[in-house]
Amino acid sequence: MAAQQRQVTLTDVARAAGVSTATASRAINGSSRRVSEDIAARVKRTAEELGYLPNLSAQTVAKGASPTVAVLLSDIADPYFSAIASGIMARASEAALMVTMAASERSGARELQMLRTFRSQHPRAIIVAGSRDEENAHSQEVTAALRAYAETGGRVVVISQGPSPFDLVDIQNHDGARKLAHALLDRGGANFGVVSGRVTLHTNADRINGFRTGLAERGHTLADDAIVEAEFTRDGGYVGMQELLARREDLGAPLDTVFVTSDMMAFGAATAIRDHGLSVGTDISLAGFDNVGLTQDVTPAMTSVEIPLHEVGRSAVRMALGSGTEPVHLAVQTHVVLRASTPQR
Amino acid sequence: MAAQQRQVTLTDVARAAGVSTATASRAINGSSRRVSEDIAARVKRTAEELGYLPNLSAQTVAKGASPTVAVLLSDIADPYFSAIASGIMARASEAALMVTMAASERSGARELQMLRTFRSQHPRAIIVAGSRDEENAHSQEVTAALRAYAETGGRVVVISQGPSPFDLVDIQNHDGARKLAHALLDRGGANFGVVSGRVTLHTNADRINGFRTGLAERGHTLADDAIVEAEFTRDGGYVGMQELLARREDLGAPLDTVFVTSDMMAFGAATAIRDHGLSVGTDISLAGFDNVGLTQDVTPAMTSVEIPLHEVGRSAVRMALGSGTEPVHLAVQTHVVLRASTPQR
DNA sequence: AAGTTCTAGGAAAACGCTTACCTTGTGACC
DNA sequence: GGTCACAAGGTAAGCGTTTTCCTAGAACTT
Repeated sequence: MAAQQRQVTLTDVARAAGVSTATASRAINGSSRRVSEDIAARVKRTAEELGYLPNLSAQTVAKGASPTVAVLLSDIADPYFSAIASGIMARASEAALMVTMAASERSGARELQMLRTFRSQHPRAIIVAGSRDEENAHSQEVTAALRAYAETGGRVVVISQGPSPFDLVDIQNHDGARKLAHALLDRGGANFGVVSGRVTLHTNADRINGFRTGLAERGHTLADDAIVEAEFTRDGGYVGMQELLARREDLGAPLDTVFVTSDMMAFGAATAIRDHGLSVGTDISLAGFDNVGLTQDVTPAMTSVEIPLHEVGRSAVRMALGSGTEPVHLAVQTHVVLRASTPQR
Repeated sequence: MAAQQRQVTLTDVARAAGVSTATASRAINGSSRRVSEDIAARVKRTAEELGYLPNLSAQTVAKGASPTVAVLLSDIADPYFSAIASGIMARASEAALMVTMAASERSGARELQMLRTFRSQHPRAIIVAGSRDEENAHSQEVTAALRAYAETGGRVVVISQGPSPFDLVDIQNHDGARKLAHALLDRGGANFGVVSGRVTLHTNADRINGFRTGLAERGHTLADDAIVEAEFTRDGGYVGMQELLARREDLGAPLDTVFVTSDMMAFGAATAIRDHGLSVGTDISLAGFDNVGLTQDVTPAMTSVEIPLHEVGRSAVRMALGSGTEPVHLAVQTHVVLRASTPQR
């Protein structure tokens, strides 16, 4: 490997072009001040020849803010978050912003830690994706950290969690679940069960409540013991469904339709149903939430509630770029996509 | 919103604690030089009280390198990449490194652009995930940019693409596909077809060649017109399979087993088979590659070749942290996971 | 032609940190 | 008791930028 080379600095370019660093800076990296055509051209050419690349950190120190948005999410391997991340990265790239990302793995302590690191970076904005968890011991401190960041001039955009003192991309979980309930009733569902991730997560609570509301509007009820709580993962869905099937006999009427609060869980739940010797659709109708790409590829294709996740990510960046002083709340509509897993019965 | 506040700097802390900035720096952010217990404690306490957070950019400028790894990948919404990213982020977090990430969306021009931005950042390492595409017009320039970066002291880690002048996490695609061929022969497959993403992508080429090699080792051949090339996406899999089914009659013998070069494509392919009125498993055995989480949840569960993607991501960071001068190549083994989509026939 | 306003370049301070170098005080050694 | 080594603090230079002044000349006014 070749001997280590020093990076080309603006000073090098300036000297080579025979101008001051001030002029070089203005010519290359832009400024309100203008530079005469010929000099600017000469400087740019010299920069090109020398292979100059601006030092982002130095720029950040000098300017006081870096062209970066920081993204905090629970788990990038989850398609829900990776779809959002994809939108964020796409929009950020258009706005010439870098993206730095970290996963909290749903640990409050880690969340706090990453937020500290983010703040050290002085990003233009911090985007927090992932439902606030009421049981999270660090929830207070997280909010405090975000507020402190906002007070030093940063923007905070939160994706998907109830009322918020910050900019908010508000996914209509409640309404989506409510509409899903109507749709399932229309398909002849009569006895409902729910498999949910931990209800201390607002997202899950909203979806359950919305579902219950939807049923209630048509005079149906959801028994408390027809709701099973499990891990908010594919495997959690499997286990939760097993539990629900075990409780099945004890329930007053035979269960015919199950709402699982996320697609990933629903995929696990479907496998549990089959492992139990039953058939998805025929024996038990099954619906998920999020409408991730694979809902249409599983068999039977899974009914779900679509959230335009990519667009949610893009919107978050758009809001991060905003400059208003009042927090903006953007409601993102969701809608039901009926598929074979919930046939007419 | 409160009036904008100035951030607390090291100078503030030093003054408040009654020491010089040199001492404060040594006490808080560590150094080879030691500081007496009591002073260190006082400084730390003061920093805590004032809510001091180090300015990462300033540190980077002063030290010449930032505690960051930059990750360039094709598309974060693809589970293949998000699994890798997840491993990268986990390992990076352990090593107290930030992660900045960008998606090329498979455009060479964009790839080059992001690489420039990355270089501006002076990260400790750049990790490139995603197969090199031979048709990529910018391929040369990309390599040149990476080399230039390496020459200024950065480390480059490449995930999954043949021989490389850089550190390499070498996923054994060829070998995995070869073993898959054996396994499918053992299950009684006799007439094979392949649906692949563009073969100009090394990954696809390796998988096809490995599969062909595996067949050849048992005296079977793969006809050229039994290979269909399509987009390297779920929808590409659907379209590619349609095409293969259309060609089916023209093929000498009745197709009984199809290898699709990625799971995502295979999911699409399965739907195409069903839409064509055939059944996956019974009529046509189907196998994918990557073993993404959902292979076990589709029906029938999909045979695939496992790549420990999370571990791949972790390894990439581990190598990025290395300091050797010679490029390291790490071979990552793959192995076949047989499921119901390829029953004994 | 004298005065005024622009214009475009340069010098140097500033951003927040690290670190090479200097200084002083302490204890070890003989 | 004098020399030395060393430890632990401070001073100030430096990292690569941007930006605030300053200045000299050009281009207008009248």
